[in-house]
Amino acid sequence: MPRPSRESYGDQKPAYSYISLTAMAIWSSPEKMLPLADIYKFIMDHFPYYRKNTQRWQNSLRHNLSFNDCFLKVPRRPDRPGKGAYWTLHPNALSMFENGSFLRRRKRFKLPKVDKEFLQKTLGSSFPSSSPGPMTSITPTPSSPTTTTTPPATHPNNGLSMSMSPPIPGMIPNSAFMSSQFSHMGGHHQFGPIAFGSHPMFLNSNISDARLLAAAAAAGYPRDLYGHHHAIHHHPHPHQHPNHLSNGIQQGFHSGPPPNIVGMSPKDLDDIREATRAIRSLREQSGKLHRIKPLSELDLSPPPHVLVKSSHPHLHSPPPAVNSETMKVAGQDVQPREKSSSANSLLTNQQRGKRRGGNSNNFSIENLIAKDKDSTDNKNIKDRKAVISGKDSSSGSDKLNNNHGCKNEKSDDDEEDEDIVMDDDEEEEGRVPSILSDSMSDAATDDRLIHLDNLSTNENDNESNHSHNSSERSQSHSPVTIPRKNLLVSPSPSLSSPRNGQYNNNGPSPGVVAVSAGNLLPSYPFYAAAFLSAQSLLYNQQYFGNGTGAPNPAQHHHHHHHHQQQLQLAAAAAAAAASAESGGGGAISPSSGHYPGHPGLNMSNPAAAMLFSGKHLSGL
DNA sequence: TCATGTTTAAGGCCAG
DNA sequence: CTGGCCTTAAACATGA
Ligand SMILES: [Mg+2]
Repeated sequence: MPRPSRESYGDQKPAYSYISLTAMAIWSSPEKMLPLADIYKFIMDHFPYYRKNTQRWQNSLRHNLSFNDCFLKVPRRPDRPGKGAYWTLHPNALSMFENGSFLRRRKRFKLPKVDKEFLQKTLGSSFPSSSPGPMTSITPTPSSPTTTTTPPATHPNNGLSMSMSPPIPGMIPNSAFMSSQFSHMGGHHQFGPIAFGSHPMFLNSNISDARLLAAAAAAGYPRDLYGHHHAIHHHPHPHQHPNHLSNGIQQGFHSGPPPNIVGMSPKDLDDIREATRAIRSLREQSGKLHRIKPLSELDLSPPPHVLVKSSHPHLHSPPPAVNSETMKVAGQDVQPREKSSSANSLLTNQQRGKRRGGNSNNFSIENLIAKDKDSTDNKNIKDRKAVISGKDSSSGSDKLNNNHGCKNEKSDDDEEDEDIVMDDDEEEEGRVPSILSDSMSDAATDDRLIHLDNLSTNENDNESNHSHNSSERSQSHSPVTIPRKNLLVSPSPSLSSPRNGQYNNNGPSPGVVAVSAGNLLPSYPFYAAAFLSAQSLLYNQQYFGNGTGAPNPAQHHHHHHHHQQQLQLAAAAAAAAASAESGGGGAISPSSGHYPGHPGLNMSNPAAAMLFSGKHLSGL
């Protein structure tokens, strides 16, 4: 059995919360998304502790996936049938790991005034600019050749404003150092007649991609894709009619030539390609803004996905026993759950804040884990004794307060709007801690990409309402709440849940979370990005696109309906991804390791991978 | 029946 | 003491 070593926790319970473990697994995967079973596997492979009592922790893990908004479910690509869906991280959740460690969530940091002033000066007036601001300068994406990226607004239906928002330029001011909590400042949904351009969600983002993609998907693109035939997944629902789904969204069927594998006509494909080009240029530009470090500073350790596969060197022999917890764990108990496992438990918030890692050059999970372990070891030892000796204290995992869970991101964040994501301090490796350390632009860029707005559909959304005693805090300002459940559902006043803030009057619902295209990092999996942004747009349109500016009445659909929509979106996203893969700009080719938009960049080269991944991935 | 998801409850800790 | 977080337990639902 594995024994604890610098690199591993052996049988001891690792100091990571389920959220951390899951994020690690997801983020270290090649596509930044994994099916449930693979998440399990990752955890078990890396942490022997979890090879036991699987039912127990897996149940918890599943709970976390569903419950926390930072985890998003992305349906499988039609061309890759399989068991469940893929799970990925909400783009905004990435910032939680900025400090390079999954150990604990950074504590809430308030932007020190000093920094604030600095920002003011540096960014000038634009800093707090609440309004959408300039963004005017359009920078036609270079990459898109003649075929201009500004596609003809051809798309049917969407009353989407066709103006392409500038890729990067104008955005900096606004969200540069602002966390998502600020982004809403620009205003509230004033959707006019479907003027998505004005929707806060797209305030600073380049919606061209999502717009087209979503338009395509919403229009019922791959229309007959899943109907009876189609090998893909069968789908025996005789009753379901493939075409019945577009709820009100225009059915832009292009009947024409036989659908290709993805069920699209040539025209459809052209449109998708167009969208793809836009997406590509967006990504390229985003990528350029990333801080590029000299190779010399990079570590050549293999990329995560490689490591993951490797055997686990560090698991070896037995441990020091101890584990009082182990024993306890075995005995299931309900309440006083096992003992703490330690590790976690022993960190104080302070320590948590200290995690560092910044852009560590160690682009490997093993290294990360080792680092984290080091940081907590000492402490644990001591505490462990205490624990053993008598008290138990921690529960389950104890104290990890990590919380990356963006559950309903609300309250916490705001509080004052001043918090931003930075870590407090400390740096090891001499690096300056916060994002401020990097060049302004970098930081700005990164931050922007990560944070941007979440769509906060007005505070009236589901959850907030029922504030009950406790939850009342939902803030007045900072409407940055991501609707827990999809926008289709109405906020019926149900009142259930109390203390856990677990409300949900939506009934069984497909957790659709708003995701702004602008939040999708260049390194974000293309397919997932396409799907999420399209889905978000689609729901948004369904909810607000009535021209009145007011939300549409809730629509409750049979879950089958939702399922069909998912399939459509998945197909559209897959088509875009496929196009991107072949045309350039999008996903990394699994086979060649090349990133289409970056010819010279071969992702199989760890340094390249690191480079391209950008600092947000520094952790992993 | 098993795997995958969703949710509601409830107990423990910790910072404030 | 309390609100926010993290775990666990469990009831349920759905599809393979
Ligand atoms: Mg979720």
